[in-house]
Amino acid sequence: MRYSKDHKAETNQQILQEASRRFRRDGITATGLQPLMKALGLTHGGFYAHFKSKDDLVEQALQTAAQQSSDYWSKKQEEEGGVSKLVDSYLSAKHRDTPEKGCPLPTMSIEMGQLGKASATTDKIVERLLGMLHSDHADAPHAAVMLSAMVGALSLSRSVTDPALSEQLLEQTRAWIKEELDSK
Amino acid sequence: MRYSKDHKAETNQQILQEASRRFRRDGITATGLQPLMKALGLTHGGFYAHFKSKDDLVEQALQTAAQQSSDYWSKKQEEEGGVSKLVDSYLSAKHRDTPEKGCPLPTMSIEMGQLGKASATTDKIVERLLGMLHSDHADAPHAAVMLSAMVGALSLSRSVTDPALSEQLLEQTRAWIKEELDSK
DNA sequence: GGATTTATATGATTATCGTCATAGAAAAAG
DNA sequence: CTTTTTCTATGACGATAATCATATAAATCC
Repeated sequence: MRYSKDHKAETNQQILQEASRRFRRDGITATGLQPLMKALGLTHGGFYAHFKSKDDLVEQALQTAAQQSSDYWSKKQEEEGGVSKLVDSYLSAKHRDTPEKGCPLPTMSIEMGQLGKASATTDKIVERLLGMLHSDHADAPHAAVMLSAMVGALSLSRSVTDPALSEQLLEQTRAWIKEELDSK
Repeated sequence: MRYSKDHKAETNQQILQEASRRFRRDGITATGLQPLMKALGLTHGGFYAHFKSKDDLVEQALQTAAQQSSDYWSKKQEEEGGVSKLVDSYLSAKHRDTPEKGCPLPTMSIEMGQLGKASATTDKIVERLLGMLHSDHADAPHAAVMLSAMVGALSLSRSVTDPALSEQLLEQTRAWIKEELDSK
């Protein structure tokens, strides 16, 4: 053992963390294992001591991102006792501009669906968010609409070249959800 | 000339068509030029007689998809004199299950954004759809929300593994937009 | 302290990527 | 019929992909 006993678990965590960031920022297919390992000061060959394949890494990285997002959302909700602050942060310019730290739905999940590697973890994330939106808005069949609008607005705001249009998509979606939440 | 005079324009169209389908179904990065050309009975080398690079093809394929979608939407709108039928078809199981023939926003545009190759063509598609939703609903600041919800619901419905959840996302979004359109 | 265990590195394999220079072959032009 | 033009094919380029067998080196165990 060149490094101390729990060094492997630590390295494992670092790979997972960096992969989860790159998958969200650049896409899964566009992320190579070689550059990923190099970014951590490791060599590509060592990868298979940690994961049995790239697909294995992808699934675990999605779970990592899901867990971190879930923790973050819970914190936001508790801070204010409501879901309004969560919506604000989801539909913020900051979230739009830092996909690598954000929700994995508009990035990883959608690509995994395209690749025919859809994961049940995606269902879990969707259901978690639906639950949060529902709890604040118990009578509404609009939770699914709110979530769809959030994911769509964020995705589109990242795809469009006109900054004003990008802002408009976020802003109007934010405003509508607030309306809905207040009218309960 | 091994083939007749306008054969090149024809081949060009075929490449564009097949590329635009594959980019939407499998993703841009995951689509190779070699398999693409082979699927048309051509060899990979001939590609560069038609396009100056893959990026060039990507942009043109997006424009092709945009044009075809726009034509289709116009037809749907005229059929009924409204936008309701368009929403139904956008949020249908058929559209969900045949991304290669569908709207390029949830597939190509979003990946191009990820790759830092965002195109003004995306803005055009967004504005075209916003315009259509607006014309039916002139007083609403909700056009951007409707469009976001449509793109988000379709994307999520393709990513989720549970068929019931997938259907629910489409159905509830469909229902809400109908409500909004009727309440104008 | 010597033997064993194990985390990482080296380097190779095979495949596929985007790109391009060149060749061939047939239609059009003379 | 010969020349020229132009569409497509051949085959190679260097890069990079994912994967894995083997080597190295240091921490733990006896």
